[in-house]
Amino acid sequence: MARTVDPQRHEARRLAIIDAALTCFAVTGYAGTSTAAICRQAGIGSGTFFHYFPTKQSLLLAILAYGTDETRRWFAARPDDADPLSIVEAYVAHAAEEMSDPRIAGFVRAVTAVMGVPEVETALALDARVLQDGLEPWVARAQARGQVRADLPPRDLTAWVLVLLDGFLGRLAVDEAFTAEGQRATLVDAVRRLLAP
Amino acid sequence: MARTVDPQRHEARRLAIIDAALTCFAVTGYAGTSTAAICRQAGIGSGTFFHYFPTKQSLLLAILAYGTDETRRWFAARPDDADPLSIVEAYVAHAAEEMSDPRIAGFVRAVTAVMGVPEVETALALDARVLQDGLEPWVARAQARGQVRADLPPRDLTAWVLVLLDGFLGRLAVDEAFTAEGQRATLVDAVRRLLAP
DNA sequence: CCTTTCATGGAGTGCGTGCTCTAGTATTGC
DNA sequence: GCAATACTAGAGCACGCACTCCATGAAAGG
Repeated sequence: MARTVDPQRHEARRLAIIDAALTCFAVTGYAGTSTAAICRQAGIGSGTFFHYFPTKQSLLLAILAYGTDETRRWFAARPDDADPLSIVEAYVAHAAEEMSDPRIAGFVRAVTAVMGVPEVETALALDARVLQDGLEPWVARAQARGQVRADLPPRDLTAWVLVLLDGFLGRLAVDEAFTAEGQRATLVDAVRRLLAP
Repeated sequence: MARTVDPQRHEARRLAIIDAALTCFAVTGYAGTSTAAICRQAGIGSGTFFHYFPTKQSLLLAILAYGTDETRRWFAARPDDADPLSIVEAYVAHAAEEMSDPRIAGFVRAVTAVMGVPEVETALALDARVLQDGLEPWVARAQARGQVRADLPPRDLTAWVLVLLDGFLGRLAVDEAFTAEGQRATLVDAVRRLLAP
């Protein structure tokens, strides 16, 4: 008998489709992108598409899960004894760098507006949770060391750092003169001002 | 012959449809909302809908134009000799208050993700422009008086105030514990920290 | 009264969509 | 080489959508 085809090849194809979808979603949004458009972008037939992903929605969820995992990995890689405030600032800089890729920025913007679909909403909530849970301990430690203000709980301070990141992303989309490269330094400065004791 | 119908009644109907659409768009997004759903919400038939708006897109543009006008009016109503920094902070507080209405928040989120449609993008760009042009003079005056930092041009400082507002809106959507009422004061404080000399 | 115009609902239409089916081709194990 | 399975393409399908058409009602001149 024959058998389980090369899993590497399988995974590579999956990633190629994900990559094509990312490009399409970033430009025309989730609902505005047809599976046919993704197939065209990826250079495959629709049969192939649905061989790798049972539905269009499952593809979106796969991308979201990928991003969530990446966030998890980023925080898992931080050494426990690092300087807390540096980690917070490093994450902000890291996120800003990712947003330099307009595909990422466009995708995030497109996806956070897929509303009323429970599976997507829980995936987004999970992503937000992982981010909050990854960042908050460092904020708390920084607070314990007196590096950041103490008039708000770590939970709120963390949320406000994410406010800056969310807003940064939004401005990139709507303001031509506002570029990730040009404003990255100001972003880190803004975080410092926000957290300063 | 008969005649030009009562324009008041006409306008009222239009506003009722706009109101229904706002509700629907806020919950399920633009693409996720069918004209049938808007008709159901407004309690009208589809014939009536297309009697008032030629297309679904034109309805969206009408809502956007309405919001842009409101922003224009808000700034037009500020007296020229007012304290500049107070005006900036007042606008921030005003915007935060509007976002207390979850329909507004949801609508804005839904609409900024309608991508790849030129008419919508230009309408959004106009809205952003009106906001920037309304706010920037006050920031500039505040800077001239030494009320705000001078290491960045007024244009950038204004953009960063809008970053905070955009981010505030985004957090409201994704973070259950982050409420407009609870965080409004922190928002104004964040603006002060951002602009402080 | 009658006539003209706007207002309204809802059945109907054509099209684009996500997805399925099937038939053919590569790739694997023996 | 052969059989069995995975992979691939694309024609086709059912459905939901934005939008149209038409019949009817209501209000305002004359």
